[in-house]
Amino acid sequence: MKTVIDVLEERIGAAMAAVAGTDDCAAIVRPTADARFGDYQANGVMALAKRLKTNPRKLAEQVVERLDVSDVCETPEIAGPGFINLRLKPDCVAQQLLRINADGSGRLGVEPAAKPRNTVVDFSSPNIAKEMHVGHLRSTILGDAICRVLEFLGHPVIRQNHIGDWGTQFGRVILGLWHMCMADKHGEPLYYRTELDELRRVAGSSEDLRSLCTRIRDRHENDWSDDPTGEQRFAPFLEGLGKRDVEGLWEQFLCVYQYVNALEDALAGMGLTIRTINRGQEEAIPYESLSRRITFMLQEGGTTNEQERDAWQFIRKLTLEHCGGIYEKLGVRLADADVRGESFYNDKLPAVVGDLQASGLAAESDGAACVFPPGFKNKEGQPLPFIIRKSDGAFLYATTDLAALRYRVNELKADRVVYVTDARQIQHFQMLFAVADMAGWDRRDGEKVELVHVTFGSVLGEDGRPLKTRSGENVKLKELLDEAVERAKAVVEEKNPDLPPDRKAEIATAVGIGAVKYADYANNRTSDYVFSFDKMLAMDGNTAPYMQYAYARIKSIERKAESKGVHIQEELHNIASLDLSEPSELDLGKHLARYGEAIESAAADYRPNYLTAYLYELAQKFSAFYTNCPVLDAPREKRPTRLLLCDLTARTIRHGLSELLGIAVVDQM
RNA sequence: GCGCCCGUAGCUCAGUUGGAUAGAGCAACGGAUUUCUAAUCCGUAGGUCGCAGGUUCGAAUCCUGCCGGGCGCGCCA
Repeated sequence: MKTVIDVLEERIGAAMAAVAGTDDCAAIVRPTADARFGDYQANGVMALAKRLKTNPRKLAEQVVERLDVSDVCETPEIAGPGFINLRLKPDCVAQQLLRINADGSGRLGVEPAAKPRNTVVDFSSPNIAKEMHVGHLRSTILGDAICRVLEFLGHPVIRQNHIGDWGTQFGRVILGLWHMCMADKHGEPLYYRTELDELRRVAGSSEDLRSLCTRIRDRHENDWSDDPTGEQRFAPFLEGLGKRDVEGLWEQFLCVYQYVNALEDALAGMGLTIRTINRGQEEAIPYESLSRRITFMLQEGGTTNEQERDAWQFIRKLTLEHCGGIYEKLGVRLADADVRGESFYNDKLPAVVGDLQASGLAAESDGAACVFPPGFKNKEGQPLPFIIRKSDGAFLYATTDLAALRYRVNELKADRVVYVTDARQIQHFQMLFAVADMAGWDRRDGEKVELVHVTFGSVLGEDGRPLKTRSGENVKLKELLDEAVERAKAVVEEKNPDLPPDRKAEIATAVGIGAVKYADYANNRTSDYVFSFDKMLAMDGNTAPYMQYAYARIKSIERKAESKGVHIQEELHNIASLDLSEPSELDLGKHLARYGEAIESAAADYRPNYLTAYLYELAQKFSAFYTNCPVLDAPREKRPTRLLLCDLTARTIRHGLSELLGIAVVDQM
C-alpha cells in the first residue's frame, strides 16, 4: 500500500509539471505543522513560482485546477503565500484501515522497499576482557533498532559485532592470567586486588607509587625467572582453565585485567625495567611495555604458543557470554555468529598495507606506513596521515577497518555499510572512507558501495559530564539495567500490589529496560543526553511505560470482551465499513494509517526518534479516544469500528515497540 | 591554531534538512473517576530559538562574525 504522502507527492508534482511545462517539479508534501491547515501541505508551488517568476498564489490556483485528489482528500485549499492544504476524507482513512485489517501479512500497511539493498551494520563492538558499560549502550541499541527497521523494510541485513579482541589486549589478557597463576602459587589468591587498591591509593604520591611499583616488579621478575618458559606452572594453569568455575573466574579475571591496566598506566615514564627472554636472549625491557611485547611476539606469528592462544580464546568466550547476557537483557538481536572481531582480520592485514603500497597510495613517514587522503590537515597544517602500519611494524585499527571494509564489500556483498559509533570517531571514518575511495575498495562490479557513519552523542550524568560512578569509573551496563528494573519493580509494587510475583517481575523488567532504551531512542541521536533514572522512570509522559500502558489497556478490553458477549475476531472479520464520526476516532484512525511514514523517515536518517515520536503520538491519540469512546459498551453499530481501532493500535504499538525497538510489551500492568 | 558538534520554556528534550502563530514531557496552577486499568484525560500559564549582521516571498534551520560549552587533530581504539 502506497503511503498517502507518496500519492499526493506524485499527483501534485504532475499537476505542477503540466502547468509549468517542465518536469522537475517537487510538490514537497509534508504533514502540516498545525491541524487547522488539514493533514498535509504541499510547499513546492512557492519555489516553482519563484523559478517561473510568477505569482505563487495564482500558480497554486492553476495547479489545484488541474489536480484531482478527490478520491483521497477534500477540496484542496490555497493558503498564505501559496501553500496547498490537504485534508483527508474520512472515507479514505476508513478504506486504508479496512485494507490493513484485511491484510494478514502483519505489515500494517507498510510497503517493503522497492530496491532491497544488502546492508552491513557494524555496531556494539565491546572489548575482550572487559565488562560492557554505558559507553556501549547507544551503539548497541541504536544499531539493533537500525537493523530491525531496515529488515522490516525488506533489506537483507548482516549484523557485524566488531569486537576489540586483538592488539594490546592480547598481551594484557595473557599477562593477567599469568598474575592469576602467580597468585595461586603464592597462596594469595587476590594479591592483584589488594595491589590494585594500593595503586589507586598512592596515585597522588610519585614516591610511594614508585616504591610500590618497584616491589611489584621485583616479585614479578623473581616469579618470571623461576619459570621462564612458563612450562612448570603457567602452562598447566592455562590448560586447567576450562575446568574452573566460570562465574568466579570472570569476576577474578575482570579484576586482574584492571590491575594489569592500572599498573601499566602507573608505570608510564617511570623508567622501571624487567628482565625477560626473547628468542633465547636475556634482555631488559621497560616494564610497562611487557604486555605489548607479548602481543607483538604473537602478531609476528613466530612464537605462537598454543596454550596462550587457547587461554585467549577462553577469555574471549567468557567475554562473549557476558555480552550475550547483556544483549539478552536489552532485547538486542546480536549473536555469536555475528561476531567478526579484530582477530578475524589479523591475517588480512599485511595484504591491506601491501596492496596500498603496490598501488602507490601508501608512503613511509617517520617509519610508519601512511596514506594521505586529500583535504585532511594536522595541527601544523601539514597533510594528515591515515596510519596503516606503525613504525614498529604493528598494525592499527585503521588497518583492521580497511580489511573489514574489503571483507564486507567483497565477501559479504554489501551494497551499504553502516557504522554505528560515537561522534568522536567522525574524522577516523571520514579518512577511512576517503582511503577506500582512493583505493577503489568501496566499489564492487563498478557499483559504488554506500558507506555511512551513523554517529551519536555521549550519555551524560546529571552534572553534565560523561556519566561515571562516584569513583570515576565507567558505569557497568549490567548494574545500570539491574537498577532500572529494581526501580520499576517499586513502581509496580505501588501501582499494582495484588499481581502475582512473577507477573510483577515480568512487568518490572519490561518497564525498566524499556524506559532506559526508550529514553535513548527518543533523543536525537546526535545530541548528548543526560541520563536520569528519576526522569525516565517517573513513568509519566513521554516514556516507554506510557505506550506499554496504552497497550495493556487494549489487552484488558480484549480480556473482558468474552464476558460481555463480544466476539472480537468475528466482528473484525465481518467488518465491511467504518464509522469515524467522533473526532477522536478519526484522529486516531488517520494516525494509524501513517505508520509507514514514520518508519520511512526513521530508516532514511537512521533516527529512531522519528519512530518514538510517532508511537508516542499514537498512544496519546489512543488515550484520548479511550476516554471519549467506550468500546465494549458502545452502541452495537459503533462497536466494530472501535474494536478495529483498538486492534490496530495494539498491533502497531506492539510492532513498533517490540519488533522494531526491541522494547517488550506486557498484557497487564 | 585547524576541524567537527552543540546553545530552543524554570528543567529534560523534539522540531523530517528553508514553510504559516516554534512544539512535547516534567515541574506549577485549575478541572475530570457510579468507568473497558487514573502509570489516564481536558484546560491555563510559560520562549527576543546564545548575540549581531546577511541571503529571500519566508530562517530555530543556510552564510559571515562574535560569545559560551563539548569533542577530535601521527603512530590508542
